[in-house]
Amino acid sequence: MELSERKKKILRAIVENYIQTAEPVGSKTIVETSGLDVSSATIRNEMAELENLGLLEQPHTSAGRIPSPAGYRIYVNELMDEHRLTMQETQSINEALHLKIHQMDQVLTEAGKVISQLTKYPTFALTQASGKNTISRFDLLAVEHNAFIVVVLTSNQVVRNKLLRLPTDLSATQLQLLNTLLNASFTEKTLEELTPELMRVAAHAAGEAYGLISLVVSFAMEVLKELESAVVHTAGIPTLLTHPEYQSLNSAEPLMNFLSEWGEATDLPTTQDGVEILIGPENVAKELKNSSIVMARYDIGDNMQGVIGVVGPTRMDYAKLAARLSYFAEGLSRMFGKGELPSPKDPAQE
Amino acid sequence: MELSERKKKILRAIVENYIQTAEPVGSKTIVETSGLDVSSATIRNEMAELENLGLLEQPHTSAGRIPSPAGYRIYVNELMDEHRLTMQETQSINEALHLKIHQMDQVLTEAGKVISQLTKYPTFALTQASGKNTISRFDLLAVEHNAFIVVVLTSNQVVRNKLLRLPTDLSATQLQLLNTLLNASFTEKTLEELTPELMRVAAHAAGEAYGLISLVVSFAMEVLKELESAVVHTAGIPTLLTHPEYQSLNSAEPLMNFLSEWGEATDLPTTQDGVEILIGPENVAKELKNSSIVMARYDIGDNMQGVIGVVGPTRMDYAKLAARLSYFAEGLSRMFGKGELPSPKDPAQE
DNA sequence: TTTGGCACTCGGGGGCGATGAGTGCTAAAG
DNA sequence: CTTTAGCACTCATCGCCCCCGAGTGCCAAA
Repeated sequence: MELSERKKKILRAIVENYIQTAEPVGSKTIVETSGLDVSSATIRNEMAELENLGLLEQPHTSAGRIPSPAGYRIYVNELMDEHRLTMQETQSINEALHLKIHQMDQVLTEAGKVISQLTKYPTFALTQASGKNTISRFDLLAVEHNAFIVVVLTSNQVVRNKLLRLPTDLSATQLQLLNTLLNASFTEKTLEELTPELMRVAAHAAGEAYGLISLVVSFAMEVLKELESAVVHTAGIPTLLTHPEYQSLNSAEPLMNFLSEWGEATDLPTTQDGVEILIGPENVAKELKNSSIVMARYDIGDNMQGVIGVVGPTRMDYAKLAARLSYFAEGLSRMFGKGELPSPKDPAQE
Repeated sequence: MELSERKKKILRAIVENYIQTAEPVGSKTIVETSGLDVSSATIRNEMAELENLGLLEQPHTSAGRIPSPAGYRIYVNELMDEHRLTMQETQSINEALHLKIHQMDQVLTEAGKVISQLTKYPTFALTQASGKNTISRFDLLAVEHNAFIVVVLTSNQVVRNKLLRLPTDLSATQLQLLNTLLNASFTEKTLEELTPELMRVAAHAAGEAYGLISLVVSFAMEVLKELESAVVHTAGIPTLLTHPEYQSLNSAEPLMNFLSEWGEATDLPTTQDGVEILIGPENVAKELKNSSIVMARYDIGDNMQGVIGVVGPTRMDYAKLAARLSYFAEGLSRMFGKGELPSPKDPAQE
């Protein structure tokens, strides 16, 4: 079913008006803003039809219309113009990208804050590595006679360390042996490949080394697990309160709680190439059923991706947000991508 | 000026009633709850006097009284009973402390969440090292011919690393040389001692090594700076909305914004031995003038301290909160303290 | 000094009518 | 068949008024 040109113009006018004012749009307003040269009565007839099609809603009988989620969806898919970033927007995003920090997680945290300030919406960001990562190298550094530092380098160039303390003393040769053993047997193994392997080798090189190996390897597994886990970083949650749809505490509180406790990403990192928009009921989490998400994906290095996005009322300036987020995401990809290793110390720390 | 015994009882009854109900307390209620065997008229006279002393306030003429900040202060200082933790409370705190994570920052984040859930107030936590820390050891691990990992160990047993990539190649001997040089000249130096030193030594061992040294040393300085900086971690900000005093958005929004953007600690880490309570206007930040803070201090290792606390309305159950927080703080101190090194990998990461 | 009594204050809530934006429908015009 | 002007109707919002009741301050008596 294809909408007539005029219906499209009307729907678009309603959406864009409503995005700005947050108030139901009446037929008269549309005559003024849509550019159509017809009377308000005609508009009213069209609006009634659009409502029958499920694209508009009426909060109550004597009010104007607001777009339904389906209406927004059509707007986003077919009617929306591309938004051009202003010089100022590009500039502040560029500044955020060129902060003197090079650790992924810090960039993400900062990025979230900046986007939140820019858009006045809460942001979320997460980085996730595919399960193909391995430890490419172990190093053991003796600290005292009964403590040493493990440093592991992963296949996607992340370095992690841990200080291990032992109940017993350890000679330099023992440490050396352990080091060789680790590098020989536990490198280039994905997380799944590690567990059974562990048992076998540990049996071979038994004795004192047993406990140590399992200690180090379990640390390595932690690191790999952490790389794969998609921890959500949020920022700017209180900005929600500045928008009229969250003025009532009943609507704001559950969503804010959800956001602030949003530990693991429940949603898949967007399948599309660039930006993904989820409108109201399209969201899986029930706390988001009345809200929308705009998110953009970025790719870093070999097998790490991430998403950065904003959460807000269904009435959002999708065009503008999509433009900003994808610009930002592209910046992140350029900055950390290329498979090269610029200086990503600690992707997805914390 | 010392209050009469009866005035104390009345003040206490008012505070404790108001803490529970969040509504102004009338003379009749006090007769019922205070245990005093006098009429409401007598209470009214006493209340009028307490109001003159600035310990009570009247929201409007025909309402009961509520405690003023000064009234709370007297309550906290003189009238408050020690709160005993219930078995359940101790248990959930203990559980939080014995989580299988041993990195300070993760413990802090988790701790914040747990306390926030327990108390229904937003929490904040921060760790800060005194400026006396130094790098006690450098290690350089070659990765490829033009990249290596720096691992530094600080005097308070924190390990940090960074992957450095170079435009030029580097031989193993050069790296070895660099390593020796670093350990000889840049260990056991506090942050302030580092800058001038840098220049001199860099001049000595000039040539190729110059750029490298400054690269590594500036990383070391970052690490030391980070140890000293008191980054505030917050959790449970939306819990504010569950309390009647923050039902109006005008009151909630500024405070929530303040909390979520609370980057650096503005307040000093509490001078007292255990718990510190800041009531309303006693706070320096203007966003906190209408709210209170209860915080407890913990000590870790040699020269690191931290604070964990909650923010809420002036009407808070100070006794209960103080008990919970100090129990928690003691737990943290026991767990990470003793100058020993249990396994604190990354204090105050992120 | 305490107490009962009493007039007074004032915020909150419910009821009520005016207002006005916006609609749906109808009948006439294009 | 489509568009338009006109009109009756709906209904949320706002201001207004009034009542209610909790709580006070004060006074006079115990």
